[in-house]
Amino acid sequence: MTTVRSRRLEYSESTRNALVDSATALFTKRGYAGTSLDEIAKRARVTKGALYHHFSGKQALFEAVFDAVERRVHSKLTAVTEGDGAPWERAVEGLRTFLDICLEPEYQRIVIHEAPVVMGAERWREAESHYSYGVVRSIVNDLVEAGELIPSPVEITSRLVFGALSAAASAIASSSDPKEVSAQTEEVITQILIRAGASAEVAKQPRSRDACGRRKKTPSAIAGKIKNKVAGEET
Amino acid sequence: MTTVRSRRLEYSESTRNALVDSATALFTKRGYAGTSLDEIAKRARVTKGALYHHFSGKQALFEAVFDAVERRVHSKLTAVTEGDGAPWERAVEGLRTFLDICLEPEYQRIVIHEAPVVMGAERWREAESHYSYGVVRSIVNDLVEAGELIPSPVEITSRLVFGALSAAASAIASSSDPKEVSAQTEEVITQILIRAGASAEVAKQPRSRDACGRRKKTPSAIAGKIKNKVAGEET
DNA sequence: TTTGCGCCATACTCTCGGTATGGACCACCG
DNA sequence: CGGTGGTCCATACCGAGAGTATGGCGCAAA
Repeated sequence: MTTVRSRRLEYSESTRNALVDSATALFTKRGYAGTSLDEIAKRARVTKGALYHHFSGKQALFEAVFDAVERRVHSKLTAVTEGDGAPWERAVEGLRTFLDICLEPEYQRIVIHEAPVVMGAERWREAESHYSYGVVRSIVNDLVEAGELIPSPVEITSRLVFGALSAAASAIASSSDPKEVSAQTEEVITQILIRAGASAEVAKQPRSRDACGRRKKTPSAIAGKIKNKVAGEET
Repeated sequence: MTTVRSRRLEYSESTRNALVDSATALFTKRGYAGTSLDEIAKRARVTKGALYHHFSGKQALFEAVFDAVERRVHSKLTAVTEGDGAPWERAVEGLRTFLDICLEPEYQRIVIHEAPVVMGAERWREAESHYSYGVVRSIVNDLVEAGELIPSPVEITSRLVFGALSAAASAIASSSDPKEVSAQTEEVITQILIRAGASAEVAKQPRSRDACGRRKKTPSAIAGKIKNKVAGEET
């Protein structure tokens, strides 16, 4: 069924991509409500007719943009977090990567800020669970299972972490010295995680409801390593 | 202040309030983009003319709504957090209150979700620093000053906490069992804070030893050996 | 009374998302 | 090879809704 891709199809896909790229740029710069479809089409050097041929409406175009951004980010993230290293190391690496990603205006504005409003909070959460939030969740899950984090409801903990990261991202992006604030944020979060994990190895009685926590090895050595790394980054 | 309030002025203020109330309800139910000015005016039993007399536009009306909601919430919060109790108690009380507030659809949708998009993330952060975020920040500050939290950049820590709370709020509101999720969230956050505070105790003399404390006055000094890991930390 | 101004309604303009229509181009079939 | 259908896209139009222009009504000061 794979005949040589028809030239016509190639053209079509090309204009579709042009539209997505154009929309991505404009949505990032002026927001969803602030950009008109004519603008988007013009920047892609087509007309609204082409736009409405490829997408059912403005909303659908936005979701295509959202998906494009998310897929790119997701592959960047998983490239780091899906290695075979220790959970704790992958977590810290993932944290650093995510904070980097949050410095990108596209992700910041489209995924974090506009998407929940444009797509609705419900759809947004649903979509996010397959992308960035999903990664955070699986990392938290790994940490808990490895006994490096206190056993707590994974879903809730993940939401908290993700929310904290998103807010931090926002603050970082609008800061006068993003690099510095980003580094400090990384440190604070790491410290908190170290402490949240530290007591997982100390004698602790399982919590009331879901006490399935089995602890295997301690994060102490890793924690020390992290500490040194952080201390070395002081400016 | 010498003359009695003219009846005319009273009427004027009344219609203004009617407009704000109407807008609050509709923005909450259908969102900013989803509600028309005619609708708002109609619900307030006036016309767009009145609306544009009192507000310069849709945006300005939204900000009036935002302010109204924030002021109400703020007074609720400060009533709890500005007592003269111990910082830790006030923090926990404030946490509980805030999570309650986040269950209110008005706050959820208008302040947390729509405002950053409608007002712009920049203006939103600026406004928030006088309201809920300001309260969080001052609480964190108090905790650090009282030595009940590890000394860390207050601004960053506050951002993280506030972001976590906001995200939790969102999850809670859309959960099938808000009360339950809210309670679990409260517990997880408290646990994290306890552990984040634990190592702060090593620098001073702990007041009450309480290793598995759930809702106690002070965070327990849990870690014996954590101290070693974090000893080399900067201010 | 007159003048002026705060308060608000009515009637409009204009931008913009969405639709309807048609035309250029290619593939396929008889 | 002409017809036929289908993809891809442009042009022209429609309606909703944000914002504007204008004027009328009532109260208060001059």
